[in-house]
Amino acid sequence: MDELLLSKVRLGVVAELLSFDWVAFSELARSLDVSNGNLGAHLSKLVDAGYVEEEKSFANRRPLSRYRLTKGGREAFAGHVAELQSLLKATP
Amino acid sequence: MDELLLSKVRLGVVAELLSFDWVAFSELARSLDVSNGNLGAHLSKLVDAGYVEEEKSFANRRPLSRYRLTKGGREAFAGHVAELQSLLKATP
DNA sequence: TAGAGTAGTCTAGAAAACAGATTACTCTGG
DNA sequence: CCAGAGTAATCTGTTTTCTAGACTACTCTA
Repeated sequence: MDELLLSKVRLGVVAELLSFDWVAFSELARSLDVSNGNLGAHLSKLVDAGYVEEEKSFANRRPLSRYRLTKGGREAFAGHVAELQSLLKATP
Repeated sequence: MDELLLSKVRLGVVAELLSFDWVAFSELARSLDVSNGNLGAHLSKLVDAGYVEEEKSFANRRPLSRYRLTKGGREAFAGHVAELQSLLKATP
C-alpha cells in the first residue's frame, strides 16, 4: 500500500500531471485550490520519492518551477489503482 | 474525493470487510497488525460515516464487538476506485 | 482469591497537513 | 528614482490526524 498516494493533494497533483507535462507550481496551486505552503510540502515528497521531476528555471526574469510525472510515478499510480481494484474484484 | 478512504488502516478494514461479514474487533486488530487504540479510532470514523455497522454483544460473558460493511460503505469504496481509475484512463 | 488473559476505551505524544507570513524579486505609475 | 502592487516559492507555527501503550473492567484458572 503506497502511503504517498493516500492524500487528496498528492493525488490531485498526480491526476493533473497525468494529463499535462511540465505544469508550473502556480498553475497547480490554482487548479487544486490549495495554499502555496501546502502544495510545496506535498510536491517535495513526490519529488523525493522520484514520482515527480522538478525543473527550476527563470521565465521573464522571475523564478519558475515546473513539474512532470516520471515513469516511476505513473507506474506507482497505476499499481495503486490496480491494487484497490483487486480488492473489489475479490468479492462476490 | 473521499477523505475517509485515504488511510491505510481504514482501507485495510474495508478490504477485510469486503471479504468477510461481521468480523470481530480483535480479529481486525490481529490481521491488520495495528494497535487497539488506533483501530478503535479508525473504526469509529467509519461507523460515524455509516460505512461500517457495529454490533456490540457478549460472547462467553466477555464483550465482543463485530463489524460489517454497509451498502453505503461498499458503494463508497467502489466509487472511490472508479474515480481513481478514471483519472488513469483519461490519459493516452 | 491471586494472577493471567481478553476486550476495548482513554490519553497523551508524534507525525502530517495546512494557512498565512515572509523573502526575494520585478514591474508600473507618480 | 522610488513607492506600491504583483509574482514565485519557501519558511514557520498552528491545527488536525494518527498512533501506541496505559488503563478499566471483566473472566477464567489454579
